[in-house]
Amino acid sequence: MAKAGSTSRPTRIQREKRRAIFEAALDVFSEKGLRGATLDQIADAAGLSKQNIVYYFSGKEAIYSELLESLLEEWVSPLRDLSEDGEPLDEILTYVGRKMEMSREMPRESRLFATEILHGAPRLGNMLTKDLKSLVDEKAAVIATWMVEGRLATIDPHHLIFSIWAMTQHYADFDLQVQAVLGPVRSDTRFEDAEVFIKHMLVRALHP
Amino acid sequence: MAKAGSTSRPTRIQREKRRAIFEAALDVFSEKGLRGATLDQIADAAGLSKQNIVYYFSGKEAIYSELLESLLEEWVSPLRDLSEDGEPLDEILTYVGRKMEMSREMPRESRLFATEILHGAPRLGNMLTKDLKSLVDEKAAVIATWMVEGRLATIDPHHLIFSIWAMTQHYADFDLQVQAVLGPVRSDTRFEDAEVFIKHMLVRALHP
DNA sequence: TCTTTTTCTGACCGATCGTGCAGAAATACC
DNA sequence: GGTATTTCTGCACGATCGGTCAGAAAAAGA
Repeated sequence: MAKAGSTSRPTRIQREKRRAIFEAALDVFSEKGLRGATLDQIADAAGLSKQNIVYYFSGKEAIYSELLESLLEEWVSPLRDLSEDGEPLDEILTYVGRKMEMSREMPRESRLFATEILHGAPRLGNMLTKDLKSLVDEKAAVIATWMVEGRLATIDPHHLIFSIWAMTQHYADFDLQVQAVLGPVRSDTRFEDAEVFIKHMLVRALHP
Repeated sequence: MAKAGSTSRPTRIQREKRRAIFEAALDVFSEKGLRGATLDQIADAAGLSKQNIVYYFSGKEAIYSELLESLLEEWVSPLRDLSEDGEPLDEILTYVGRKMEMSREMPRESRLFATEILHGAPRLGNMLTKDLKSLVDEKAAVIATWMVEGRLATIDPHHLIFSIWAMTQHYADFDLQVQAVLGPVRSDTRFEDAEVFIKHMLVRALHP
């Protein structure tokens, strides 16, 4: 009779099934959005019945919220790892590399966050104005320090970070458009080409 | 008895009501997406009844499709206006300026296209692989010519265009995140700051 | 093995939504 | 004013979807 989501230690089955539901939900939500996705679609993708889904989560919105929550930490980890101790240009290019890697390897996650923010991010809310703002402010300060030390050209660090987000995530979120425009031939190497391009541009922009 | 959408010349009322529906639909669709939006919401926003909406359009999807269609031409016009006869850097910076203006003045349209492409663009389809690809290829060729003439630094023109799309549209599509990170003070000037930043970066990247 | 707990399913409900349609109301036309 | 056409509404149907619940089935514990 005990609820599946209680505070006690989860059983093996609970861990496996919840993981399967998250995986299926990531598939469906990233493709159709929260409102476009149905519990049946998630259930099908997870190989479970709709009622069984509800047994493990209290509802569709709960799956969506918990999924977002569970992905957040990894999603911002590349920026978190940008270290003030490294060589400035190396650090920034490494950051770009990791963001491009995520666009290539985790496009579903990228689209999930993109859709959420695009539609008002009611479920992130304070995450943006508190945690994310703090992190960006902190790293922007590091970059600003490098600039006053003459180790980088002086540009706006916040907008630098925004432009890196924009350019790298573009290749995940709008991959369909990128492929359509590049055509079948060139789209094979689109991620490598994009990474080279972005890094090249940043090198020229940031060289003191 | 004649259908509202017949081939004959539309009446004044038809023009006004269809325009009102488009305006309302742009509001609702850009905020909630196709599946998240309801006919009632559109009807409310337009000041009409749901049944009256259906009188002017054959259904929800029809409104959405025709709305996208009606916005497409204006949406790509900044790129179309990039002229091979102008000064290379001026042309590109003007293009960036117009794209930023659109992010500032037409965020709903930007979000509408973003959501559509993000979710597979089933309604754009050939528009991307035919019309848009042709346009981008054409302008990329112009830029490439400038580069071989030594009037611009040599970088990949396609990815240059992608990066301009990404950086400029970012400030419309993810404005919520931008404002959250910048905070109330700095977000007042976010569009001007962004435009200065992007142009500055492109000048350094493109200077031969 | 017997009992207890966890896991799963079938049947179903209420709400929402897109849509069709007959006819009323308003407008345009002569 | 009278007729024809356009515009609009009331009513309601069918489908979809999220969620409930009792109880069956399976697993765990004794």
